Amino acid sequence: MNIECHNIIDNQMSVFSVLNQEEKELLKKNSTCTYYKKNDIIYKEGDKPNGLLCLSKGKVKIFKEGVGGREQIVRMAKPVGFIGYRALFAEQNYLASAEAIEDCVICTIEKDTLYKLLSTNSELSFSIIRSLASELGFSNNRTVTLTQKHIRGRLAESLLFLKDTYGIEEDAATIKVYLSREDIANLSNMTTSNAIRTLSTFASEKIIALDGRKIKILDLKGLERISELG
Amino acid sequence: MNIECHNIIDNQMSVFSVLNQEEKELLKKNSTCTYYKKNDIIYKEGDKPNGLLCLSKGKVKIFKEGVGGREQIVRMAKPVGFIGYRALFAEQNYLASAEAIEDCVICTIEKDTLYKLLSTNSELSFSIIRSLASELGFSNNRTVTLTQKHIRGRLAESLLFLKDTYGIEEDAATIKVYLSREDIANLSNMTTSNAIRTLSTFASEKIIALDGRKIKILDLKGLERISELG
DNA sequence: ACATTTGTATGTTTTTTAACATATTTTTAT
DNA sequence: ATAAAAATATGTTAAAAAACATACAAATGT
Repeated sequence: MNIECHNIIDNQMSVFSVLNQEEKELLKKNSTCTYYKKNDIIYKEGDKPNGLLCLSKGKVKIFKEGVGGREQIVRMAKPVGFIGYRALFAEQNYLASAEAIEDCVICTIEKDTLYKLLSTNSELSFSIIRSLASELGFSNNRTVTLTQKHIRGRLAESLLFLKDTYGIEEDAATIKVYLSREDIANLSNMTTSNAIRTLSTFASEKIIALDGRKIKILDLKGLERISELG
Repeated sequence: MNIECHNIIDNQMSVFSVLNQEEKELLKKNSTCTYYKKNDIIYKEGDKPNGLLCLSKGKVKIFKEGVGGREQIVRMAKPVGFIGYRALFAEQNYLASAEAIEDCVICTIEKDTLYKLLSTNSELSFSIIRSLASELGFSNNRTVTLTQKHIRGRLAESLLFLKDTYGIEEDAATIKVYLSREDIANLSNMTTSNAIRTLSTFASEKIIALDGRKIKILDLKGLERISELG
């Protein structure tokens, strides 16, 4: 069944908290649940969106293919968050692809139902407007930092971003996400070699500690300083 | 008087075309007109937005200060288009600054009035959602091209962007905007020196022709090829 | 009209980063 | 269990772009 969907819709933290019981029921009736394995493609650049995807469990990377197929990660999604909403609302095909970096549960909210709710519930529209505007600010910010900061600054910023997005484990240091060096590179606009090299340098400077894909932040202040200086 | 504001609100092309006569009247009563000279700052990073700004006449650059004060132009506005709406809708202070690159007329729509209309008119909300989603797509695209394309590709893309945004003059070649080399550099993520140098190279290759700040596109296909190759 | 500032142009040097090469380790598939 | 593939690591070289230097032209203010 689609209990996962129900959980999301009833979640106090979700944008759906502004809906009344009747509206929530309508939403639940028109939602379906899909399961994805790690490394599964959820949608591809060029696909047509057919609903609002809500990530209930797992982690997802959103990326674009650039010059010569080089990948740039533009966003990382976590539960409970939406994916694929930009293309849906812009009434365009997807301009980016989404891939599960962990096993995922995704709840698809049927497009027409969503639009019906949007037309009657202005609070919901406000929430969407606010989210889009926030993400646009984030995107503009990234444009500047990815183009202007040097490698160390970009990597430091990415590590801080991952920490802020996914949080840290009980040891109060290990970032709660396990990415390949290649993914870290694609997030930070650098080659895999340079991601590996710069991570090693950070480790040798005792700013972070590496254990396979686990990254422990040892010197948060130091990392913030490197990120700010660029 | 604020006739300029009235013109915008009545404009068939504006998002306000979905409003009825009564709503338009309300809007007109709560709008004010401001005049800016070339190089005037319209708002600065950190300022608090107090309404929706609509550019009625003139051209505006929206830019962010990056590492070491280095400027990155994130958007160019033309009439009839909004500026400063991202921060307004995100309920944040401005994350970018806006500067008139020509004499401008700007119509300010009072915040509370706008929100009142948004709460009663879902069509207007849809329009805003659609615009924000489109611009987010544009911003993500720029992130990738500005980071991945080489200097020639970035400059070519910027010239095409300026052509698409502001159009061309009667000669069917001259881009209808006059920017300093520094602005072109700040749009294309390169130093002023490199913008000047690369423009010269394009001119020597007969892809463009330069006459002061006038830029004529001689070989559109060639420029597109350079932009695509990166 | 002249000095001052600002913008444009171009050559040279240095820094940064990508590209390449190769080795080792880890993971995956059979 | 073992071969193959993928990921990680690190050194070297090449290319790209920034930084710097300098000259000249155009715009601006007095």
